[in-house]
Amino acid sequence: MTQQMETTRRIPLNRDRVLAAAVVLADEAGIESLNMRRLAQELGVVPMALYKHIANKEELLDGMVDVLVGEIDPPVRDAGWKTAVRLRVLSARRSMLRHRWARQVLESRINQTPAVLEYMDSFIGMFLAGGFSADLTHHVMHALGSRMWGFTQELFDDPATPPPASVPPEVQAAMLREIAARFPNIAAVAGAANHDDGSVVGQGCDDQFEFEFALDLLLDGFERFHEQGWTSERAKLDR
Amino acid sequence: MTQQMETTRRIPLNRDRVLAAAVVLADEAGIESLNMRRLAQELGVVPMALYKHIANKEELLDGMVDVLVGEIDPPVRDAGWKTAVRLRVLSARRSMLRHRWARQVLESRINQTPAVLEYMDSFIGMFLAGGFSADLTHHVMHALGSRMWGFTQELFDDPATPPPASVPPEVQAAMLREIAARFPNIAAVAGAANHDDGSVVGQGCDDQFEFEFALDLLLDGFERFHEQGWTSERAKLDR
DNA sequence: GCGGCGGGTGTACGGAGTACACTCATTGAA
DNA sequence: TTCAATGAGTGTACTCCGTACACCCGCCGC
Repeated sequence: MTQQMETTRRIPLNRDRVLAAAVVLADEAGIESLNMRRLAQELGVVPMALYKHIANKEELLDGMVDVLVGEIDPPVRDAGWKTAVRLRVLSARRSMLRHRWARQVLESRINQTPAVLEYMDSFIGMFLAGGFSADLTHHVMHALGSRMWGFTQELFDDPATPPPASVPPEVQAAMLREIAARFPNIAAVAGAANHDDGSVVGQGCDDQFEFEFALDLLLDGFERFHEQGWTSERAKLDR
Repeated sequence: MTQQMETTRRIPLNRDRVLAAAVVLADEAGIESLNMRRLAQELGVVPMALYKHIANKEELLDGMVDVLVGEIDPPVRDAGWKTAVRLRVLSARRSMLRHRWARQVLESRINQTPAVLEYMDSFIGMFLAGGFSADLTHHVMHALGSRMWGFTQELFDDPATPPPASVPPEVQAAMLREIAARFPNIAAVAGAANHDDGSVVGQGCDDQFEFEFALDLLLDGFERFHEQGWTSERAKLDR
């Protein structure tokens, strides 16, 4: 009886369930709350049980990245390289936005898993299929950098630490004015983003617009180079 | 006597010495070797002594970033925004290359220190002084992203883990051929970088060239926008 | 001379990752 | 039918971190 209860109750762990639980945990509690004990607890299991399915925490993180990469749409067919690249990057971006830990984890990875290499390979394929030389494609990929994953480092943004609720709003305002006075240029461009003033450091600028602004600027640059038959040889001679 | 020896020997610790030692340690042993015990040992002191000079490890890292920012050249005068920005970014890049931990630490920072804000402020100032609108400057700064610090995320590169010396070179070669077969596009663009074949994944492409390629592409784009009086209002209407 | 204070010390705690030896249920071969 | 091998889950314990907290001691102004 007890046996039966147990056998019916216990869905055996496996690598996929571990990864899925890790993703959910990181999504919901933040990547900093993802530790082996907590994850095990979430799965109703003792920490060391996890190690029967993954070698160590690094591999767990690698696996989580693979889950994420799996969510990115494949390249659209018959659309020209520019559209294909653009749409794919924006699809990647949607994945990244669903999983806020993605940027940090992706940047910390040291060895690329096959799934990641697969993504990069097919990404590169879009340029080659569009007639780009391997040479140009190479430099183009470098120029894209992490934008191929749909993210950039946010320099100002990110709620970060919303000032502890204890700080009265008038003091906050005073601090902001103080900052604005010390860093007038920052204040000026921050003000350009949201005319309703107030927040000085980013906050409330349209990240999606920023992202597409830079992406399109890059893609247009790539297009121009492609059309004029740019090669790195020539570029190096021109210097 | 012993007293005298001690007083002459002990140069009292202070925040600057702690930070300097931390920078040296991170430079030489890698950021992952920088921990409070090791740093204290390096300074001939007990770990808790450090906490008399810095509040916690986060603040230590902040301080290290400040040291680094202090190494970046100020903007050149009388040169036009494009040259000024370009030179400054390349100066920043030289700092980053001297301190390999910089990228990781800078990206992990959550609150900007005054020194960092100062740098950003003066950076923004270069565009504004060049006649850029606050609006355009804002988007331009986003587009630059971490390139304002002189780095990008290296997607393939970085020696990472040079395969353990134990693996015989012929096996390595076989593995590379295997990878090249599975990821032909990656192989193609990697091949474009170094025709002497062999290394498939980056390794041996000219990072400095890649960096300047993308930087100039961006700067040219900024210039074009600036000349044609780009505004985000209009851009949003055009979509 | 003395009391306070600031920089250095010692001890110890809690949270992380994980090595290692174990228990126990399942399963395929004898 | 038995029994050994396997593989999943357990328990304990170790190491490495950051750092809280109580302490100690030498200098400096009164």
